[in-house]
Amino acid sequence: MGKAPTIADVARVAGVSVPTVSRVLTGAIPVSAKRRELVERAIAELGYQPNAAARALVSGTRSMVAVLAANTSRYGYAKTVEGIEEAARAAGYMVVITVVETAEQDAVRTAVAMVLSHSVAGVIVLDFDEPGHAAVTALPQTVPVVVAAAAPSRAVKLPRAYLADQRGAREATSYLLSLGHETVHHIALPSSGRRGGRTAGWSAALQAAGIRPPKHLHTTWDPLHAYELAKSLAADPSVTAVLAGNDEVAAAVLRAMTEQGRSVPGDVSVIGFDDQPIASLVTPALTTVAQDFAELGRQSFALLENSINGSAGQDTVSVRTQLVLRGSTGPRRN
Amino acid sequence: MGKAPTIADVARVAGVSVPTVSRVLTGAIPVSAKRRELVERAIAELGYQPNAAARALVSGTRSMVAVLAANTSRYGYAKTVEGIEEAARAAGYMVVITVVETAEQDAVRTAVAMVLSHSVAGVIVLDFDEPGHAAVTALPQTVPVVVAAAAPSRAVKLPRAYLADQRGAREATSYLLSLGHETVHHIALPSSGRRGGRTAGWSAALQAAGIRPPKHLHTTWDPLHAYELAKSLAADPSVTAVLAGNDEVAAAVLRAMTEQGRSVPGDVSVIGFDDQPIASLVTPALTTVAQDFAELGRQSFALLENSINGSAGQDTVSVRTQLVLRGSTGPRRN
DNA sequence: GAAACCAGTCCCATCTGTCTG
DNA sequence: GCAGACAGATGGGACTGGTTT
Repeated sequence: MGKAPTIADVARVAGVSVPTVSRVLTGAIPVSAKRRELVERAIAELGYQPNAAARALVSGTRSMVAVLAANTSRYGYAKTVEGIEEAARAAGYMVVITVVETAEQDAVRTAVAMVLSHSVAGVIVLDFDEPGHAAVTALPQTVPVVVAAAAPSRAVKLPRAYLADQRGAREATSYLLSLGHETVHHIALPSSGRRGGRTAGWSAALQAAGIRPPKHLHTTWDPLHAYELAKSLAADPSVTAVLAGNDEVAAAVLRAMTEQGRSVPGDVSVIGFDDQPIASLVTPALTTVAQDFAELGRQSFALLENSINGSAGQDTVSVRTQLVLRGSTGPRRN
Repeated sequence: MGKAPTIADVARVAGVSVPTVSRVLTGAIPVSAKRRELVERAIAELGYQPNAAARALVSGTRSMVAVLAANTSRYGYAKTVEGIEEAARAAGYMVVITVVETAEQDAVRTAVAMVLSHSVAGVIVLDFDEPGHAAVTALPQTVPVVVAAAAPSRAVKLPRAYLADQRGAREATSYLLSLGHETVHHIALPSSGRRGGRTAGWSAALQAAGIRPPKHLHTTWDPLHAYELAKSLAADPSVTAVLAGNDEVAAAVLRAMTEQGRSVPGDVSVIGFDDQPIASLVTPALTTVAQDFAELGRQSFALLENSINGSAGQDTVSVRTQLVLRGSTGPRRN
């Protein structure tokens, strides 16, 4: 394992002083064209790479941003991280991910401490669930923090990008009512427990139409659990329209309905959330509320960059959802 | 933004010297119980967190591992990263992710340089595709590298964990033949272009049965493209069994077949790859070759840890796949 | 426990050169 | 034409927060 060249090596080869090399590197202070040329040649010759650790130590120039999340592989989470990474890379930052498994104080504190000890430029927290929400409150004021979430918040005074999924749920529910359904049932995903979000939107749309929302069901992230719940809906003849927490849950509903002999969209209409790639491939193709998680990630990073640079910009950004009509919804029959 | 306490603050509060605190922290050199106690109390009182940058700078103690990947959100990729993160966190490492968008030299070099400048303890490359493969060859010998892949390799002399998907494809294909199908068609995902992998396994199984493999189709990662290809298979009456590159492609096949009026599994049998959550929710439920990507990630990290610690262990590990039988496969009819 | 050290940055002093009077 | 002033470029050395001799 050969050792990497240092700035001193570059200075020696170029025949200039160490600070001069540093000035060429950081670009802030002017250097004569002649020496700059010399230095650049030496850098290329040696294949010199500045040492990020030393740089972070002395100047606080941080080149990493951290993402705190309860999960990194589920569709929405992974897509958001992807958006963050894309924007971060374009801005010259690396992304370090830290999973906060549970909302327990120990887990949260460990994760936060880990992140802080690595002198990151900023932190983006995926406040999609309990662990994420716990992480938001556990982070100190000493580092720029941005929240990526599924709802606005008055309680937390931090820059925030969020998916307007409450509105999306409202629109989807209203759409189902406009098809003649007398009510809309709902299977909710685990969430951070705060108000707002899909369930609130669904409930609001029903109430606006003078309909008392039926009791909604709570699924875990395991689609098989959602499937069990869906079977109970399928067995209930009063159920003619279902708003599912995401596309996987919607697929579970589709399956449960079909097995029960109820046709979709003939007997029952189903709407999902996310517009995952699979949404257009199931049969019937899913009507769904598309959510641009990658955009959420990019916007979150943009907010973080503002915060890092101290350039106060808008500090709450929402990302719109869009109702995509496919084959799983239709007019109420009989 | 308050400033973080340093080791000197701890030393002052504890009434000991700076090196003593350092000794307590690293744990290598013995410290009297009394002073250790004093130091630990001071650390707790101040909420002191060692500065990872300073530590990496002086002692080469690296606490980050990098993951190089072409993508982070698709199922297999995201699950592998999740497994890496889980194992890394347990071992006290953070994970930084870097996306290598294309196999172009510039993109690869930039990504590699970025990783190297951050003094990571090691690198895991997801060699699932062209960009990943390019990254493997672009990394210098100066840092421990482990490859996570979908096939073994004789060419690359690096520790490697791989999914035995060639074997999985062989078993799946043989299973279809055992159901009476005269041949098996195949839609392949983009891959790194090297031999091995699913397509090779499929082809081997057919040849072993004395069957000349039909021309296989190449899809992109876009499921809609797979759907177009699937339609051409659906239109061909000689197609009675399909091995799809992954579950999304399989779902596309299911849909295309159904639209064409060919029943699954009555007229056509379909097998997917991965066992994504959705596999059991589509109709019919997918028979699929389950791949434990998270385990692949964990194994990769274990290899990396060996390499970092210099403890030479086994340097090639394979993760077995498993054929999961569900409703999309059945005996050849007529 | 004192002192050296890791790889950088940055303050400050020095030096050069040009402009002014 | 020459001293003095001043701006810009450059190098010396202290400093960052730890670890190790």
